[in-house]
Amino acid sequence: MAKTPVRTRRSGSQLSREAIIEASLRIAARGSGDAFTVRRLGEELGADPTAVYRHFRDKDELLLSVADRVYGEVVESIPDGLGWKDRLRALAEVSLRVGLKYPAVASITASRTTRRANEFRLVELILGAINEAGLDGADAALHYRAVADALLAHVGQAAAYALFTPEARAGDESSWMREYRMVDAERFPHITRLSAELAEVRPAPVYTVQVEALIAAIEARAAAVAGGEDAVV
Amino acid sequence: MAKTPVRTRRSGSQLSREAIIEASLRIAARGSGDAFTVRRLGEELGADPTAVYRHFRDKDELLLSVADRVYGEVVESIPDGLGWKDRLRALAEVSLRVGLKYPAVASITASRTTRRANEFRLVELILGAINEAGLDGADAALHYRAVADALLAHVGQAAAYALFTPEARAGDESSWMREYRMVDAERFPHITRLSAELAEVRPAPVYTVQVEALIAAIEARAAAVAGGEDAVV
DNA sequence: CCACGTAGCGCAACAGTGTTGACATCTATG
DNA sequence: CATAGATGTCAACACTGTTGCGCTACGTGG
Repeated sequence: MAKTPVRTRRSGSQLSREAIIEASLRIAARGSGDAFTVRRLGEELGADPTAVYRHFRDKDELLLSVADRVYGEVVESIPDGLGWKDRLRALAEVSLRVGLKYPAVASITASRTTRRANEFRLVELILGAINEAGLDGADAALHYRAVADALLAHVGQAAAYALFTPEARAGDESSWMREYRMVDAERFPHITRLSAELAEVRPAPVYTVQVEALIAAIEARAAAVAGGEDAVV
Repeated sequence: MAKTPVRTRRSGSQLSREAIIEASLRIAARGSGDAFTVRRLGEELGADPTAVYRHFRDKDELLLSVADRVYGEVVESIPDGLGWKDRLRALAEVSLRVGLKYPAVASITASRTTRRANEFRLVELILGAINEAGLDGADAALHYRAVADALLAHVGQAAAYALFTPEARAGDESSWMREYRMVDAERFPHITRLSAELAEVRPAPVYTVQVEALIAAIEARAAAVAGGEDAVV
């Protein structure tokens, strides 16, 4: 009542799925500052929050659509002309970078399947790399899932971590400095000996270790298959 | 209003952190049926929901305490007398099993650090295995994180998946059967060729591939270090 | 043995979330 | 031009975590 509408109503640019998705991405890109909520989305659009429900059945469908848009940003950032190893490495690097660009989306989508266009492009890309490595059939499907799940999980975890309040994040980080240095040296000799190194581990190398481990596993399996073995792990 | 209290008030057994944690585990073990909410917790305890706040600062602290209890269940299920590889394999298997026993806890805790007693025991266990494999210093810390993050992420993802409503889960599962079989064969040849195999991949072998890949990575790094290389990835 | 201070608990309420149904209004179509 | 359908607004509902206020029963000091 007597609330001046932010946008002169029906002034040309109506709402659309595209506009809503882009507004969602703008909010998600702002990070943990303001959460990705329907009311916040309405504010960003200069419209009533519930107007979104005229274009998406519920927030879940909106989220999957936004996620697929993000997948598009990922797949289009992968350069052409790379060997299968470097293509997987590029995919891993780009996924993490884009995922951290929209943490609110990446953290929720990590354990979902969008079943939309750009997801297909990503699956095709990974399958192509694995096929080029020398795997096919059940082996290819199995190792595709290993790679995809690992990437999604790591990106989702990193995104969720980025969404924490600064206090909670500081608590987690400083724990390696504080609590882990004070443990009983008798019961926890390894922690005691390595407390300094544990505190200094950065996320990027950890990610690299995981990705390289999977690449090596694919290579090893391909060599085994070429050598005559055919028992799937 | 005329709501008969389930428990005669002050009848000997008052609330306690222990009792609240155990009630939380009972609820979490029931799966996606009823969510792990404060009000549901009060109901399970036969007490007012807000009574919980006399024993835990907020739900987050309760959750970390519950998670550490779950960690205890994990670490005590690892048999003694195993070599480092089998110890890591046992840890992976037990983590997933216990995580799926309490999906509501596992899904939220996946990207947290409890900084409590049982977490230390788990860290010490992993560090011990890695040390036995022949890694130390920054290498050990790095590979510890790779293993721990991968396990936590996968268990958390599997738990979150188990928490979905049956409809959403059915949609995800059938997508490999439905949508993925209908994609354009021209644009997505690999998906088309492997759609049957993709639909048949089960989670357990995928997890195995990831775990074995990390074990192999640790072994390879240990061999490289023993051979004279000392550059950390 | 009694008073009292406090810890434990119940109750009502608040702010925030996603979502729905009724109403209004604008657009496009016949 | 009239009407039907799509689109936006508003109020409200059910649910979440959380807090302030009171009451009550316990255990402890005098």
